[in-house]
Amino acid sequence: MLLLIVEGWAARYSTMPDGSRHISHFYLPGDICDLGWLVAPLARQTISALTPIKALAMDREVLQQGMGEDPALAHSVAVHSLHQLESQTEWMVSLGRRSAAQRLAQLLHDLYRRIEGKGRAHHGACALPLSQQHLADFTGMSAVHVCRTLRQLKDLRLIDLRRRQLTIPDLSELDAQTR
Amino acid sequence: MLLLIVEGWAARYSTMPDGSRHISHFYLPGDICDLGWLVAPLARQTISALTPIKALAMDREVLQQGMGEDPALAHSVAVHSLHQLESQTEWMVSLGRRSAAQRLAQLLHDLYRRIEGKGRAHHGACALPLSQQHLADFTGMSAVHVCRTLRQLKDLRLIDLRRRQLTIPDLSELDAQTR
DNA sequence: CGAAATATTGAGACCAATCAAAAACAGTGG
DNA sequence: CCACTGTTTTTGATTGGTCTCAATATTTCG
Repeated sequence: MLLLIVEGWAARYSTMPDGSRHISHFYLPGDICDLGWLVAPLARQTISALTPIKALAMDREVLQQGMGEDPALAHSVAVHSLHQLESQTEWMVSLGRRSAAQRLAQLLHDLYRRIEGKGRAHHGACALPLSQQHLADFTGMSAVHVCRTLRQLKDLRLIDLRRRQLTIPDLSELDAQTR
Repeated sequence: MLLLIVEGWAARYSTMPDGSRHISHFYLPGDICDLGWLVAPLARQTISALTPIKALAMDREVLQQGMGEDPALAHSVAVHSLHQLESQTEWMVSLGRRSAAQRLAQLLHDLYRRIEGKGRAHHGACALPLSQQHLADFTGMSAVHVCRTLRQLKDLRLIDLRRRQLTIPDLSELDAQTR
């Protein structure tokens, strides 16, 4: 079953043998979770809601069949996947070669841009329903180090993050931190 | 221009401001490099040959147009991209949460399986035209640490790697190391 | 054979993990 | 409104994995 998220957040993650987690994708309202299941019906990863969720369900096999018949659908799935590949590639680079502070700045920047694109940000501020543990599980850090690194970014006035509210005074300045 | 590699290896990588690199994909004979250019014509990453290369060139715009007209083509691009997404996701997890030894074991295992799939491996052995620096640039390690970690794997008789020749006595045992 | 690239080894430094405890916060029922 | 509970955040101290630097050995190749 594929879901089109209408309201709320979800995450796709792997659980390691020692119990720790790695989140590989956050799903926001408007996102479809998860097209990967079209080709890998035996999911190796878990998707679970981070907040209460409203979503529209689609039958996997219907979409699978449609992709074989409707050129426009197959085309849009292809374009969508290629874009996501580009974005994931960028994250492979970050996880491999960038510092903790850069990864955290990049994640907050990315998320803000996605939220903004959905019209849910105003005046540099938006709701961010993630705990520091969630940020850690995506960026490959410990929750403790996320806390410390977040403090650096706050002290530099690059971000403000309190009570699940993210404010970014200057988006381009935060972006500059990620390089 | 897209290339279908006939002979030789290539890599797609990013260069960081400090001059270090991160390789996000290795291209083997039979691979197409790079479909990502269909949607992101302004490449942010570089692709370069690791060995002398023989390849077939395709015009990007021809394929782009074909994808809009030929359902089968769009479909196969979609399926191919979705599979690659799954594989990249697995690498995000590794770069974020697995140890250097696990990542190295995983890379060698992955590469061996791909080479084997192309009929270029025999009796657990295959040619691997990569330097330790290349392995380091993919796994997010330093070349020095690749050397030390490779030694561990060799001492455990999980692999043998000399003169660009990789031998894996027991594939499943190596795979077990990656978890 | 000589030169360049690659691999190996050792010592020391550093970033980030872990452990542990306290403080702040959010949600619950009285 | 408050006490109670569980979760999340913050802080400090310590440990550990991996990096960097530097020197030497080995391999590759013209």
